[in-house]
Formats: sequence, C-alpha cells, structure tokens
Amino acid sequence: MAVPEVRTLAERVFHQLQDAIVRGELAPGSKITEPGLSKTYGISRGPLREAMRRLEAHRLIERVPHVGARVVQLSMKELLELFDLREALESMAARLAAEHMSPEEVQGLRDVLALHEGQADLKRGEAYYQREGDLDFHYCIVQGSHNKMLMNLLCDDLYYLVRLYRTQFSASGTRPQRAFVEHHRIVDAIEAGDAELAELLMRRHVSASRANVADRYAASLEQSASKS
Amino acid sequence: MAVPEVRTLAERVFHQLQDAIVRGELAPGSKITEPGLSKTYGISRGPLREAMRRLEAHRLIERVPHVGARVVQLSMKELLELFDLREALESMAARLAAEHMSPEEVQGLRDVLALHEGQADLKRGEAYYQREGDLDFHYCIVQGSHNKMLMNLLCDDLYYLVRLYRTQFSASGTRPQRAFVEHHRIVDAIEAGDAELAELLMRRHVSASRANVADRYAASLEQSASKS
DNA sequence: TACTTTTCAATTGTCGACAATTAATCATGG
DNA sequence: CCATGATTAATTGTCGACAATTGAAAAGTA
Repeated sequence: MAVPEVRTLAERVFHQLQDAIVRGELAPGSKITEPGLSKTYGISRGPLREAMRRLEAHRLIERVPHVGARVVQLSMKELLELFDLREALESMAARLAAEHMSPEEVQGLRDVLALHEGQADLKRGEAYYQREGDLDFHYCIVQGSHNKMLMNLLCDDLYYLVRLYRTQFSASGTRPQRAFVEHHRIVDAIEAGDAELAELLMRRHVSASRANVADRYAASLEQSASKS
Repeated sequence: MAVPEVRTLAERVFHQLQDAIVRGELAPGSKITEPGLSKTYGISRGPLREAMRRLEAHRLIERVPHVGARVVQLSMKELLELFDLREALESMAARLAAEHMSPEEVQGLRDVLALHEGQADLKRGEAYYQREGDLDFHYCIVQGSHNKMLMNLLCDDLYYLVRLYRTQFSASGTRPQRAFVEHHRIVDAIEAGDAELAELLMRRHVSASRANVADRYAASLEQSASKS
C-alpha cells in the first residue's frame, strides 16, 4: 500500500492518531486533551490542533467548543445507518466499476481475492485477516468506479469508521465463506460488464453484512441480559 | 433557518468564508493566502488556519502543503459525479423519508412547496429563488430520513458544493415547472408511505436535473465554439 | 540569446506565552 | 446532610514571533 509522503508534523501526527484510534488504542468515547497528546507525540499544540481538526473532519473524533474532544462512539443505530450508506454508495460503485474498469484492474481484483483466499485457508476462523481483506476488496471496487467524488467519500471518510468497528462485530459463523462467494460473483458481473447485476449483488452483499452485524448485536444483548 | 451559535473566532470566520465562497465572492480557482485573509477578517493566523481546515474538510478549498490553498474548482466531470452521488443518496433519503416521516414533517414539506410556488409566481423566470427553494426542499427530505449519517453527508458536505455551482448552471426552459411537479409527486409518495415509489421518483428527479446541467454545459460549449 | 545557478522575498509551518472559558472543588448557609 | 454559590485549577482559544520551504526574480555562463 502506498504510504502517503508526510511533509508536515501535523500530517504525521494525524496519521499516527488515526491509526491509534482505528486500532483501538484510543478507546471510543475516551476523552483526549491537547496538552496530553502534545506531550505524548512531542509536538506543540499548533500542529496537534490541525491534526485533530482533520480527525474531526473524518468523523473519528468529536469536538465541543471550549469543552474538549473525545473519540467517536457510534451507537448501534448509527452503525447500521453507516451500513445503509455503504449499501447505497457501494452498489453505485459496483455499477460504475462494471462500466469503467479496465481488464488490468479486473485482474488486480482477482489477485486481491486470491491473496485473500490463501490467507483464509491459512488462518481459518481468524476473522481479523478476513475483514481486512474484505475491506481491501471493497476499496478496489470503489477505485474501479473512476468516480473521484465517490472515492473521496468512501475511502477517506466512511471506511475509517468501518475499520473502527470491524473487530467488534466482525463476521461470524458461515458468513466469511458466504462473503467469499459473493465477492467472486460480484467480480464475475464486473468482468462481464453487467452493471445492473453488479449493482444488485453488491447491494445484497452489504445488506447481508449489515444483517450479520445486527444479529451479533442482538445476540450480545441477550447474553448480557441472561447474565444479570 | 436556525443560525448556529458561534462560540469561537475560528467558527465565525469559517462561516464567513463559506458564505463568501458559495456566493462567488471568492472565485473558484482563486488562490487565498493566510496573511491576506488574516488582515481582511481582522484575526490572527491561528483561528484562520482552523477555519481553512474546516473549509478543506467540506471540500470548498484545496490545500497543498508548503504551497497554499485555493478555492475549489469543479470540472464538469466532477460536477456530474456530484449529481451521481446525489442520485444514490437522495433516492435513499426519499425512501427512508417515506418510511419515517411524521405527519407534521410532511405538512412542513407541503409548506415549503407552497412558499416555493408563491415565490415562483411572483418572480417567474428568476432562477435564483427557484434553485434556493429547490435546495430547501431536498434539505427537508434528507432531514425526514432520520438518518444522522446521511444528514451529515448531504447537508454538511455535498450541498455546499451544489450551492456553489447552483447559479452557474441553474435550471432553464421548462425545467423549473417540471421540477415543481416532480416535487409534488415525491411528497405524495412520501405521504402515502410508498417508499419504493418515493425512491424511484427522487432518483428520476435528480437524474433529470443532472441531464439539464449537462445540456446547458454542452450548449455553452457550442456557443463559445461558434464565437471563435 | 537561451539556459543554468543563485539569491531573495513571500508564504507556510511551528512554537511558546497569554487570555478566556469551563468544570470541579471547597466553603458556606439552610 | 444537602444544596447553593464562590474559588481555583485545568483546558481550550488566541496571538505574535521565528524557522523552514517554496517559487520566482536576478545574475552569471555558454
């Protein structure tokens, strides 16, 4: 993956903080203070504030004037809303990808799937790799849409939020295997240039993913209820 | 319209600059410098840079490290991409609105249309009010979706870009009248709770709007070609 | 004259200090 | 003992100055 050249301190700290949040080192909902981070990362508050502004723009932290900032914490309602957005946007991306992707790009997609499958064989049951690979797949399709606005929206804004909650509600049971199959069907449709089918399959794929998350959440609620 | 309370200098200047850009006072593509704006608005570069970061987040300006910032300038390709995004997102909003809007909210929508129609009678032919009213209408429906993520995306990010190019390629010919009718049909579908129809009508509505912009652009190209 | 190199002015990036606001602590009175 | 109000410590907002980088103008050479 091409690491973007970092030309300023603010930019470097932005990426460091982004990583820390997505990896869960900074827990969702936890408060972050400027003097604290300033000392942690060894920079003054100026560039730190710029980094925080960018995090706010990407919706990874929330700021209140004169009060402070805290790491974003999505409710289940909001997490499901996020999936609804993905359904609308990624199905559109799949349609555009089917219309505009070059043969080379399609081959790249197949490579991602192959790599992905190899990892799944190696680490069957470990959801972590599966989910990262899943996101790579979706990332490629968005790129294939050749729609700059859509790429910005999904890759720069929404996917970081998705990654944040990836570990918490990752796919379970037979879902990973089924997701594999769905991925292949989607690539088939794109390769065939069948825009309508690609759109439909992607819509169903994201919708199934959403349902899986909702089910796991409901299950976790029942479990915690039976304990008390 | 509820003006958000401004609690900091950076926030105030952010709104002032946002207005200046959307109203066209700062031309698309024009370069903006920190010392310049700092003197214009009578604040130091600290809060000004925060305001500029927020403008960048909303995609109203573009910054390059160590070089500077300039007001965003969409190519026709990007402008049409923006309409594609709206088509996907607003059709989704219309579907959700049909499912979740309360009778009071629907009445509010009707009020907007009535006000809108009165203005159109008063100022027939003046596209400015028409387009502002149009955006109000779309704004209301997004609110009616009750999807916070969707509201943020459309109202905070995309609509400012739409407003930027509203004057340049506003509806023409019989388009405003037809847009009126389409608006009413959409509200009818929402009031009837017909989510599928509302989604379809909104998709067509935005698509027609997009086609109108593309036509006007093609026409302006022909005109400038015949001149030279 | 055309091209390269050097210099320099302007702009952006960074820092530390001070002012304004907030939230928690503590004292006071009921 | 609880509630209310003042005090204070901590955090955020703002400012001006200095350092680093860039792009262009100026000087020098083939």
